[in-house]
Parts: sequence; C-alpha cells; structure tokens
Amino acid sequence: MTNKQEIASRKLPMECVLKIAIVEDDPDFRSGLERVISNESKFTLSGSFSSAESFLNEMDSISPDVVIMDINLPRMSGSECIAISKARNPEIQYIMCTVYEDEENLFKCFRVGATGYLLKKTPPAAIVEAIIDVVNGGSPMSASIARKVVTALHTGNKLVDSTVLTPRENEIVFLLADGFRYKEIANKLFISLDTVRSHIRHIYEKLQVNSRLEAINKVRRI
Amino acid sequence: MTNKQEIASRKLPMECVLKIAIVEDDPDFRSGLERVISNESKFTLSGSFSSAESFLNEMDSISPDVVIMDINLPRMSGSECIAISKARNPEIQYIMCTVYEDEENLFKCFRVGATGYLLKKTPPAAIVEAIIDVVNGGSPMSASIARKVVTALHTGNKLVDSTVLTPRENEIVFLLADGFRYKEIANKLFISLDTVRSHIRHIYEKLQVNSRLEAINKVRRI
DNA sequence: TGGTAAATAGCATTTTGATGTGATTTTGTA
DNA sequence: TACAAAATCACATCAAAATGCTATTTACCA
Repeated sequence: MTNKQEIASRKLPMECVLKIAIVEDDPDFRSGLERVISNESKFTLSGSFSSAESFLNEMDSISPDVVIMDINLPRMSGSECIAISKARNPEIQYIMCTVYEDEENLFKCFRVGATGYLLKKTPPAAIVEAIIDVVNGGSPMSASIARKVVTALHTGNKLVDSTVLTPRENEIVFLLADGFRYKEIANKLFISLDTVRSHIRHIYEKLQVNSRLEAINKVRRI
Repeated sequence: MTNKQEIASRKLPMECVLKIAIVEDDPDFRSGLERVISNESKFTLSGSFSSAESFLNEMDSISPDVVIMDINLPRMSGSECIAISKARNPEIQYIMCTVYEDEENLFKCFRVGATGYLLKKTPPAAIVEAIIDVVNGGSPMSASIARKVVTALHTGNKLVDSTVLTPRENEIVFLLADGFRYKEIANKLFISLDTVRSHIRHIYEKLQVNSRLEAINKVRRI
C-alpha cells in the first residue's frame, strides 16, 4: 500500500527533478502517459519509446530515474527488456504498466527487477504517486497485484493447477525443475528412460510448451 | 500500492458492516486503534484483545472479518496465532501492525497467511484504508515493506555474486532462465550462435556447473 | 461392461545442448 | 604502449532432449 502520509513526510530533495521514460507501444496510452508526466513539475519526460529495442538504444544517453514499462511490446517483451537493461544499469527503477494480471508475467517482471506493477486502469494521479513511491523506497502495486504476491508467499513455491497434471507428472516436473537428467529421473522413479520421455511429452502437451525451462516457468510461482 | 480510486470505485455492499478485531498488548496503542475503528461507521469493533490466547478463545464466537494483529505479544506471537487461527477459519483476514521491519518477521507472517503488513507509524486514515483494501482483494503494505517483498522476489533470482559474471554473461543467464534456446538468444542479442555457446561455456566454468538448470538454480534464491 | 485416463514401455529421428580447441577484435587500465 | 579481460566468431563432436508413432496394462467410472 502506498501510504500517502508516509510519502508526504519524506520529501524529495529540492534539486531532484525526476527523469522519467516511457516504453509503451500503444500510441494513445503512450501519449496519455506523456501528458501525465509532463504536467508534473517534479518530473521531466526524458524519453518516450514504442519498443524495447529503441529504449535499450537510448537508455545510456538519457539515463532515466524511473521507467514506465509495458509488457506486451513488439518483438522483445518488457520483462526481457528489463532483464537486459538491469544488467547494464541497475540504478534505473522500472514500474510495469500493463493489462496482464497473470502470475507468470507478474513474477517474471519482479524476478528480472521491476520495482512496481500497475494495471493500466490505474488513474493518472495514482501513477504519479507510484513514481514518487518508487524513488522513496516503496514498491507500488495495484491492489490485486499485491494480493497475488502475498498469496504466493503464503502458498509458497508449490505447483500451480494441480488438476492439470497428474500426480506422476507433477513428480516429474519437480525433478525436472531440480535439474535432473531423464536418466536420473528414470533411476529415481524405477521406471524406464522411455517412460520418462513419455511423461514429459504429455507434460509439454498439457502445458503447451516445448522445453524443460518453459515447463518449469509455467509451473513455478516464484 | 493502495490505489484509492480503484478502491472507491469498488463499493462495499450496503449490508456489509465489517467486524473488526484487535490483538495488541500495548494498552495505549490498542485504545488508539479501538478509537480509529469505532469512529468508522462501516466498521464494528467486535473484539479487542491483549493476547493471542484470548483472541483464539473468542474468535469462533465473534467471527471477525478482519483482525489487526501485533507481532510482539506475550507468550504466543502474532504469527503463531495466525498460523493456528488460519487453520481453524481461513476466511478471516489478518493485517499485521508492528514495529518490526526485518525480513524474518515479515516473511514469517506472510507465510502463515497474513494478508497485510503495516508499520506502527502508519496514520489512522491509512489503517482504515488498509482494512477496506483487504476486504476488496488487496494486500496493504507500508511502502518499505512492499519494497522488501519485491526485492526478495528479485534477489531470489539474482546472481550469488554479481561480480562473478560479466554484464553480458548476466544478460545471457537471464535469458537462459527464461527458457530461450541458444538460437533465440543469439537472435535477440544480435550475436552468433557460437558466441552464445562461448559465453555459456564461461558462465558454466565460473559457476562450476554443467547444465542450464544447475546454473539457474545457483543463481535463483526463492 | 465398454470406454477413458493414467502409467508404463519401445524405437527412430531430429534438434538442441555441452564441451574442446582454437582465433580476432575491442576496451579499459596499469 | 602493452597487457588483460571481455566480447566476438568458427568448427567439430558427443550427449541429451524433443518429437513422432505405437502399444500394453491398470484402474476407475458412467
């Protein structure tokens, strides 16, 4: 929760005009964001991009303090973009602004280093608050997002949707996630290598993936 | 972040007067909380306790909607209390209200099923907001708490020692963790397949592993 | 009782990954 | 300037994973 009083009491230093960048491919939404940022005297809009690549090209020269980032961008996704840019400059703070509420996107973004996560329905005033929150050491999240994060901490690192995979398949996914080879899994479960393959084939079909890592990422919450 | 507009738009049903309970051993702070709750027309103070045990004795009869819970209670801690009461009635929502900001307490509370986590310096108005946030599907947290949670999600995936791998190697590890094939990584980074292999070879040497999953598991905490 | 899902297994093929042994270019810095 | 580290690329090889097709035995259930 962004505790407004708390924020108000921690004033930003006078000299600090925050440099904000936007990465958003929808022209309407982007121009809306631009207006919100430009209207705030404590913000400077230092860049507005319609793709991850164009942001990555410019990020070193504009060096923004905070970036408002969409997830669904052409070619390279927002989370991939953060993964790359965070490695290059970990000082920059990223606030996701997206329609996606699913756990996969959510945790992927936080894993790669996003600090905030807002849904696109967030009103302008709250976006401004979120930016201030981030530079003051907070992590602004839409209410439902915060709940998902907390719920994940509660339910832990367990498999999602245990109805999708059979008990045996779940077992094998755990072993896959631990990095065991097919051969090792076969030995552990006292079944043949081909049976392991067969199970994994079914798992991939059900999860609509075609590699071990994709399967794990579908199934691992945090 | 508690998105105020969002909350305002999701009105509570008319018939819903929330039953609130307080578990707090400091008499001054408890009476302060009692006043805050009682002053709100949409809340009913259905119980105020100075120990976990007394709350556990009464919880079934008063069946509160939301409980404001201290951590540092005599004998039984707030987190232990939640662990017990959650098993008995998972419907009840718990908001921690404490001076503790350390990760151990923080994650323990969320693990046992607390939904919100406020610091004691939180002003009354924000406490009222937090209660409404919780029943509307949010997870109110003080700004610094939210940041700690998000940072844990992030550093859970961070390199054990960021000096070990070069920026480029870091980039590639992230992409490996996302499940991209070498070919895809090469395309994304505009380098050749053999260069990707070369980087991964170095990464494996540095991390002392010999598969993608081992490398990822070395690098991911949560 | 007939059908369906799960668990088991085999065989063949193609793709991807891991590893060895080189080399060149760039960049930062002692 | 010369050295070291980082980033780039090539070729080769073997191991492992992914995929396609097929088949048998349980076990449950409508």
